[in-house]
Amino acid sequence: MTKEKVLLLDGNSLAYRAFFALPPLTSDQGVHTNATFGFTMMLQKIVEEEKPTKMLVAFDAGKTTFRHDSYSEYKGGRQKTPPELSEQFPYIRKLIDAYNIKRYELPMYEADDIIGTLAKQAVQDEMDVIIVSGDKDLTQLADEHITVYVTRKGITDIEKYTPEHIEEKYGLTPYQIIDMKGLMGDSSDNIPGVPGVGEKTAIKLLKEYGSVEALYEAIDSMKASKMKEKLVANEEQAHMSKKLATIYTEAPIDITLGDISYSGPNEEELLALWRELGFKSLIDKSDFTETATEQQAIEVEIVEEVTPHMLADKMAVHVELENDHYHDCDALGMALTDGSRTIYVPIEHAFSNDILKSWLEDETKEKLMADSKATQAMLQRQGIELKGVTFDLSLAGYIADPSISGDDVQALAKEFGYTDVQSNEAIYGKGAKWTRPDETELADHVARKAIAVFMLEPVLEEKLRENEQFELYKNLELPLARILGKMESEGITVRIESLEEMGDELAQKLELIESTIYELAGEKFNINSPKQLGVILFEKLGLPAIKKTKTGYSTAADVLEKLQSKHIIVKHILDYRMLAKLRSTYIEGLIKVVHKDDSKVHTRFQQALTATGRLSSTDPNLQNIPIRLEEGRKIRKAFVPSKPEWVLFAADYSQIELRVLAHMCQDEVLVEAFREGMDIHTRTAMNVFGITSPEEVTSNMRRTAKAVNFGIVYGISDYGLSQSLDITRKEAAEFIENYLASFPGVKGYMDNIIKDAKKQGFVTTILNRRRYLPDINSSNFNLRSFAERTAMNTPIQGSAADIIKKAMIDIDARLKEEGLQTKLLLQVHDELIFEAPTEEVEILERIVPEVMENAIELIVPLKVDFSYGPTWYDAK
DNA sequence: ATCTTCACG
DNA sequence: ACGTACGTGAAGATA
Repeated sequence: MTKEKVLLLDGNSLAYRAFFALPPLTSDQGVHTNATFGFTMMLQKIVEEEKPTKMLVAFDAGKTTFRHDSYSEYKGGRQKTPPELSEQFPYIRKLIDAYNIKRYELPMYEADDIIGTLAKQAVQDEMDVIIVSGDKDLTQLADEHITVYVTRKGITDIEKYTPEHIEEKYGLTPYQIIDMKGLMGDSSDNIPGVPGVGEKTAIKLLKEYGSVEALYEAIDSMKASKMKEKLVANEEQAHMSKKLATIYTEAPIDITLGDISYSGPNEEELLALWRELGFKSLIDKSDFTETATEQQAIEVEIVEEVTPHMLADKMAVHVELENDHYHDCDALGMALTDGSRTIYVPIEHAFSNDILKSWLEDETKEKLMADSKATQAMLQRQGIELKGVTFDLSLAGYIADPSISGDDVQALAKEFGYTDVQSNEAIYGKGAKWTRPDETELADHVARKAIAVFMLEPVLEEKLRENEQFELYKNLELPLARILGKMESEGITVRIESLEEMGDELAQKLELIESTIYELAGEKFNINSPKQLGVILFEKLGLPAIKKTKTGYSTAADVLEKLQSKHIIVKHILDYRMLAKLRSTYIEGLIKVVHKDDSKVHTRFQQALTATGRLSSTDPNLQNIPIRLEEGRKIRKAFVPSKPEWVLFAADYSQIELRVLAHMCQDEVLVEAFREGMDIHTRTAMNVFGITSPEEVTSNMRRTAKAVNFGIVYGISDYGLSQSLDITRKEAAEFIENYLASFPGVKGYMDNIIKDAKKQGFVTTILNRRRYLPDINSSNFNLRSFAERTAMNTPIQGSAADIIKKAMIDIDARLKEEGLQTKLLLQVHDELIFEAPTEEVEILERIVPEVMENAIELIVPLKVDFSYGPTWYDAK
């Protein structure tokens, strides 16, 4: 049993805070919603972060309280609650109910008293308590087990009052907060205090005397002063003020801690309320378990024998898979629809049917699919060569908007207005709870997906044509899917023995380093734990902590590198990290995913994932195999051709991103540099450092210039450059200034692209790929700056992706045309890796660079380098 | 599940 | 004053 965590919220003060912190918002029905929205945001955040087991929201019951008996002016002179806020309280109550959070109010008592009473009870029962409020009154309750969270500017930004924090801030104990109020009063509650005594004086007095009572006991010995006179004259008022400010912790509440257990919201009720109030952003972000929604009935025939008349010239086909690992999972069933008739074929009949097989292999029969690459790969394993795919929903959706996540047909369909399909989660359940439904339910689900695909084809086609992206989708991404599918299915051979050998060597080295580290540290600990490592380095060994993370000290490589001179243990830790990474990710990780039957790894290239248009690679990721350091680079020796006497042939674009930049900005200096085949970093150094001849550029200047070029591609910022070069921000800013002054075309381009993005809300690449930037006009500096850098980077990175994708299509056609056995296996952003019979190398040396360099014509030349060898390591 | 770290372009 | 370089995926620790 984990420890109980009790969250007590001050409903009124939080509602007030939210109301005044947010601009006026209204729902479609015209109800004000800002306080409700702020309250929701706060609840979401606090529940997420604290994961409480008990929760209660306390409200003030009414105007009069027991405090009015002793002081009728208590809380007098307050502004009336604005009606725009009053009308929101019923919604806030509904909201709390939808969260299944207990709320409570008690006549004659304030929310503070309810909270105080419950907090004390909880502490007695050894629970941890967090109190959340919009004002500081409750901080007096802070102790070892009670933390008081007070919202500051805004509603989700929180200041945490522990006794230590209060000590630090005021030099007082939590209980002395009451004495402080007794002396200084509180204008918002109309507590008088001692006139003329403010926060400063009150703190000074309490530091000297300890409490109001002690102060008055010793008042005779205080030397005569104006202040003393005031204190004496208002003694009774001071005592009364203190009493008013004291939270009563024995209120006669009739709820107990047992009544306030919290185990999560009523998701349906909450969603309904959010819809009513128009909290769209929250609905979109919510990851509530999807429950089956009412759907229009569909007609599906379950058929065991597919006959020719069931198959039309154009059909949506959906092969339902167990999960997304389509290279080694099972298929569950197949549905086909022509828009009027829908059939479902149980999987045991789907792959063995010759009529269906030849239809799938018939180029002239149009197939519309949700994910054609996955389907192609699955059918490939069944000996079926899929042809004639004319629509791919995931790709069409991705081109329309790359931020749309595309692994669930339901989510994708919903995005384009089609809702008659269930989410996988609703049908199968999530994670460990995954179950296979009965055949009828499965048939219905799979059929709905096929129907969705069929219905959405014209919608997406129109959308893409409207945005002038149909060409990109149809003639680039769709054919590429087929090529990627072939690459994945082909796979690349990995010599497990080589990996194991390297693993043994690594194990020995690691053991040695490990014991050295323990010796230097004086104890054993888990070197892989940043937390434990932080304690050793920054506490035990006393090294200076340069950077912090959310959770503690940063021990990242750039930090450790700066500490290398301070203690020899640091070097060993860096070595350990590097080798441990190699072993876990690249030796053990890779061995795990090698297929036993063919000794190959079959990665999956995600074609509808990145924001920029690049591919990504998973299970395993073959786009981040080590190369920069020799120790890691050796991993590449395990990647070999699938046949003896073959080689791996690698071709990569040189400086493709900077060439793309030159093309797009048409900066004269940059364009000329590439046309004349200059070393671009040297050229940049000349300009940045004001040097006229390349010979005068030192290697250090070139290194700096290279970093500046990276910065330009990433969306320049002085801070980023200063980090990468370990120089001051001012120096970095100077480099940037020099750069932009000498490449005015680049500056103009960058300014323009941001201006366009702000106007249109998106940026585009050479082939008209789009990325929307919703934050480009945000009032939040960070969000906006990020969007601006993205606006600069995406057209460059994305256009480079366009180019290599086009090259892949061209090379695939060319290899076929030339009748070569060479196979394209991998793409690593700016390089292509093939396996080839030795006798074809000569041809490849000629055609691969030619095709790649001419994939898309730019105003500067594209340049391709290549090499080959018996392993990937040797293809350098 | 989330954070931190580190591998690549 | 704000606090980041752009784009990814995987592993291990920790909650």
